[in-house]
Amino acid sequence: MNPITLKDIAFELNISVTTVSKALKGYPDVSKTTRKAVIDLAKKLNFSPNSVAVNLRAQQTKTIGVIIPTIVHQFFSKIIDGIIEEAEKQGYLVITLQSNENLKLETKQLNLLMQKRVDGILLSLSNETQHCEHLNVILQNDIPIVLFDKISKVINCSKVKIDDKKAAYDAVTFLIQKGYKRIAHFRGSLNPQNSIDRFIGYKKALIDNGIPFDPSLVFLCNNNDDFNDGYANAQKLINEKTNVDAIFAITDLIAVGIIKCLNENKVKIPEEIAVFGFSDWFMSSVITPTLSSVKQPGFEMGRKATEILLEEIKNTNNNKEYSFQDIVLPTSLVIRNST
Amino acid sequence: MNPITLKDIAFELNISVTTVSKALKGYPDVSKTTRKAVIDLAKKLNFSPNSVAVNLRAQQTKTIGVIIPTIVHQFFSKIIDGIIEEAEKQGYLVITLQSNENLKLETKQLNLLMQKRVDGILLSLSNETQHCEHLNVILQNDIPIVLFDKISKVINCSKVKIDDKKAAYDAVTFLIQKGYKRIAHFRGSLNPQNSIDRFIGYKKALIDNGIPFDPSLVFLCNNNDDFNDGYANAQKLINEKTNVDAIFAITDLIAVGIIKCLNENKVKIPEEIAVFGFSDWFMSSVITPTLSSVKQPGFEMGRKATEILLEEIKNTNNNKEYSFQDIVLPTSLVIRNST
DNA sequence: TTATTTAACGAAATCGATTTCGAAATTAAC
DNA sequence: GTTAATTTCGAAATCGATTTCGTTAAATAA
Repeated sequence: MNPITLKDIAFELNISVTTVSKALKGYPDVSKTTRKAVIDLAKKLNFSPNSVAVNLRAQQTKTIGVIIPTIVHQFFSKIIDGIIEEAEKQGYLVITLQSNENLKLETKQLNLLMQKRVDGILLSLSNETQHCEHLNVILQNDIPIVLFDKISKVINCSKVKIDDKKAAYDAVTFLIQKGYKRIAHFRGSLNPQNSIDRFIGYKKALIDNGIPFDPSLVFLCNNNDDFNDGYANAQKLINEKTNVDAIFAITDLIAVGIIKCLNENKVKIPEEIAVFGFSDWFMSSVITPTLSSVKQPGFEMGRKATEILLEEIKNTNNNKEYSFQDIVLPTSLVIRNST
Repeated sequence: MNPITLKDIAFELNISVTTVSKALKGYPDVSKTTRKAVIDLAKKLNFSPNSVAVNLRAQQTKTIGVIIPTIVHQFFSKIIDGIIEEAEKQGYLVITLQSNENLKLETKQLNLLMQKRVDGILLSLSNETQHCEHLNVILQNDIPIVLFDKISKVINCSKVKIDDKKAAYDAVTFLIQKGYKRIAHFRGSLNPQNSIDRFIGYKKALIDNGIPFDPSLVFLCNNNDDFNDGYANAQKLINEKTNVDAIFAITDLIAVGIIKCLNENKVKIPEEIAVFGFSDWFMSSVITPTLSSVKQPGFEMGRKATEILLEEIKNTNNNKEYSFQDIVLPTSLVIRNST
């Protein structure tokens, strides 16, 4: 038995499809008697309107698309959590795609979502993404798009992010106030904005506190979320005997790699070298020593980005003018035993 | 400018919509000249068929739905990763929803997906779910459904899972062979099948090796993935002075809670008490001591479940008969320093 | 030259729900 | 008793792509 349609109900009650539709949608020009008959039968048959047909008519899909670099990542999965919750609350469903930090794939996924006619798109750029020409198609087609976390300044759209510069600045300032003087930075890949901003924040904190910036204390981790990258660079740092007394890492995963390496080399944390992470993953609260980190509001970021996107979708439908929003969510320092 | 339609192209070339559609779909009754004109213009205008209209006509959405208890969970996010990859490879998109381990919400999400007319559903049951009446609607409407990980035996549909009994049996047998004799089990909530099966595997391994089962060594963790539950129960265990020399935990999160507690109480791992986890989360490889665990193939589970689902979707479309599959994916033991 | 293919196109129906517009039928007003 | 207002309903168009079926014109066969 195929799904029930208006036609089935109309046939059963010997009335027109029009009247059935009107009865269900509460139009006033339906008599109480027919209305009741329709509603009762619809309930009995467990009728629910074919959303594909509704979507075609209404020219909207009540669906939004999300593209993130990778879903197996605590921060991003928290964001997805927030997105799904807010979207569902407003009657939207969420299609999730991954870019695997790959521009070509990101472009492909964007096109997929466009073809699927999603009502709006949430996007966190891949690390590989430098230009944003692939977003022009979306903007030209008037599909609202909101960037979150890994944003680009050159695109004219709403954004939800944290202040990476300030967060890094705060973390490094904390280290300095604790008395650490030779603070290394394990930075992320050169391209993405948050890598850059955290690096700038690190540098500024040093200079503002009268500590000269030493480029030899900056270690490059090509993959921002690769434990091994942190581990290998930590080994390099130890071998170089740089007299470093603290490390500010671009992410918790890098920081955990560092801790692992220091532990194995019997370097005492935080007595000999302190470590500061970024993102406050759960694991940071259980490793030894527990890791100080910058807390980022993942769930709230997803929720807020969705809220803005849905607002823009509604405005687009009503042909209303709206101005793009630039939301900066607060971060905080979580101090644990590694500092 | 609204999206390009067949009508636009037809108007521009002064031909019928029919011919445009045929030209693009490679029908033979279109002259080479018109075909080229249509294809060229379509490319120029960046035409892509309105998928909502196509879906309405084809009576399918090329979309599948997934319901998991929670997405902020390393194992489930790996599963989602596998699902998205396999689905996309076959031209399907994925809508993800969460049940928050709540039967009522699970039911709601199932209905949402039905109303959205997804072509099939992947489901991992919530811990609260005991009966499966809420799945009847899906089965009655001939929507293929595949259960994965947290399955129920009473539903007649394909399933992809691991052999929890065997995995637990293997882990506990390993502990016994290592010489541990008083092995406690931190079990999960009473309801879900995997909780039960892991408990049974634990018990069977003891008995098969001539160790009497002692109910007082079974500790109940109401939330299978709550670190604090592991921590609190470990404290209880220490206070009770049970002479336990090893603990088999239902999940890595519980195990990590145990380790944290033992560490704080200066109980040496594994000398005084060994700990064995389940799921092999990344964090298990970085805590101190590193945690032995059962490795579950999350990505492969998601991929395989999707593969089966899409096969069933195709068979349903062709009115073919098919028999449900029951896939058991292999697990393995990852031995680290906690045992 | 006439009959028969073949090539090339388009009208119309379909998928299912919605909504405008007009037409009956009934009631109220005068 | 006639006109005006109100109820109640349904035909038809719409959203956009697809596909069946029929039609015309040209090409080939007889």
